[in-house]
Amino acid sequence: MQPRYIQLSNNIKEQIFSGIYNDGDMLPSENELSQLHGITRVTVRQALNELVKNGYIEKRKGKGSFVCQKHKSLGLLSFKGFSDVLAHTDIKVKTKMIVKPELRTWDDTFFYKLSKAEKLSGYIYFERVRHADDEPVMLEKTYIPNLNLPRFCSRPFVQDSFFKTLQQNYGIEILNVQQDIRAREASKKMAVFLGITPGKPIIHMYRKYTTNRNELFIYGSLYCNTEKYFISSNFT
Amino acid sequence: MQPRYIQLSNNIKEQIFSGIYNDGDMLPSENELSQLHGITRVTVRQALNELVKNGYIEKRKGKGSFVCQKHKSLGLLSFKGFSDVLAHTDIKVKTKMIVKPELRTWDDTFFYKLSKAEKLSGYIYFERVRHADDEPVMLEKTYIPNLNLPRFCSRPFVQDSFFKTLQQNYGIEILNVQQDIRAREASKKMAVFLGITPGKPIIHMYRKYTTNRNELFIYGSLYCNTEKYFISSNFT
DNA sequence: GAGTGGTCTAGACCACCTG
DNA sequence: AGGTGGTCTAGACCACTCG
Repeated sequence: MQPRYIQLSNNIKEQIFSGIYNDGDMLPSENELSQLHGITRVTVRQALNELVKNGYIEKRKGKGSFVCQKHKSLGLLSFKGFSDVLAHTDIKVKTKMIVKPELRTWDDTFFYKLSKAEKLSGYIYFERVRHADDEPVMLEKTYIPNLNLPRFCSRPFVQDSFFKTLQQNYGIEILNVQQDIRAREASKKMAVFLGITPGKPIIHMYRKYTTNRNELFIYGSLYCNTEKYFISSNFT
Repeated sequence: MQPRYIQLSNNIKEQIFSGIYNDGDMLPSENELSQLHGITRVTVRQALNELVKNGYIEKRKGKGSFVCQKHKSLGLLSFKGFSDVLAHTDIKVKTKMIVKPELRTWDDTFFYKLSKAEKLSGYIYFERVRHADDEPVMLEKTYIPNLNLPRFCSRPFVQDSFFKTLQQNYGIEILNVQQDIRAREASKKMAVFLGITPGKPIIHMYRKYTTNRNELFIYGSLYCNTEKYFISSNFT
């Protein structure tokens, strides 16, 4: 049995996912929520604070609590043109699946250390290319140990988002990301994918995501073309 | 007048800074703190949660609250500075001040947009090179708008750490970091500083730190040699 | 002035940890 | 068994926002 504030927090989270509350909408006030669910306002506040912490809502004193869909999403990188490092211009980002999710077995060389359970389970692999204003900017390889993720390969992604799929279909949240970054020269293969000259500098990063599910980590390997765009990220 | 939970939180924070509580020490229990300060346990918990959020302490159910100044795996490392990022490895990190803190006036080209107040104030500039196992790996340029930071240029850093200096001497905490990253070829000057061949890939990143002081941002420009070391960061 | 979130009190019971 | 943090109740007053 989960504590009531977690229940309420999940409850509201689902309502946000399902579209009952949209970006910018105001939630019922804390007093209303406490009456609705028959719990104290203190507990309601605890639930709302969870949502704030995870970036689902935003509170404004004297006004209310508002849904902010843009959650300070961990792991999501955005791109910015050099000319406007400062301004938040709208670059259109598209994602193209290059290799659809499929089950594979680990080979001996992997960039992070794996547990026995992970090694035995094999992994779900997929590969995507991101485009910013129709230019390829990033190749992302994802590795998910195949631990209790039924139908992952056969079902489509939720709103084309890997993280939303994890959240909504499996209740998996990303808690933490370890990131190991280096600059390197583009290999011929990467140069083709990213539309640049071989030997030019690209960014290569390894990532290890910690999840709320015990023993489940997700791994990524990302190659970025930064000739025209910065990779931008926000840490809070 | 600040709320009591902030007062208590600051109070404990100072005790950690001043060495009354050291890394790993247990704080008085919540009941003791509430009696000591004549406030409710709810309020004490609120204060402690602030400290947890900012990575000063760690709570263990059934045991107590413990000081963790050396944030092990706990978040926010990415903007705690280079030495913290690598703190849990065996790599020895040294920092060398290349240009000591000095007052400068902005020129026209700066990578982030500045407010009028920032432009008028000028900035404190300093430049450091980081070494990992005696090899240069990063050149960091720091720009701080000169807004009410008395004696910054004349006083030495606290424990050689810029961020600790901000916290302890000025009560400034970093709330958020925006990071804009690209890979590029090393210029001749950078190649010399970083001990590599000109033209080899290096990482260049711009950073904008948001602080708890209204209108105060801190800016950085970092050049990294990643031939032998990854840049590692953890974020939560 | 009515509604909102922010702070705070004075209790209570629970699960967890240790001696 | 006794102490610790985790959860929760049923109230209260405040500062802020908006009509």
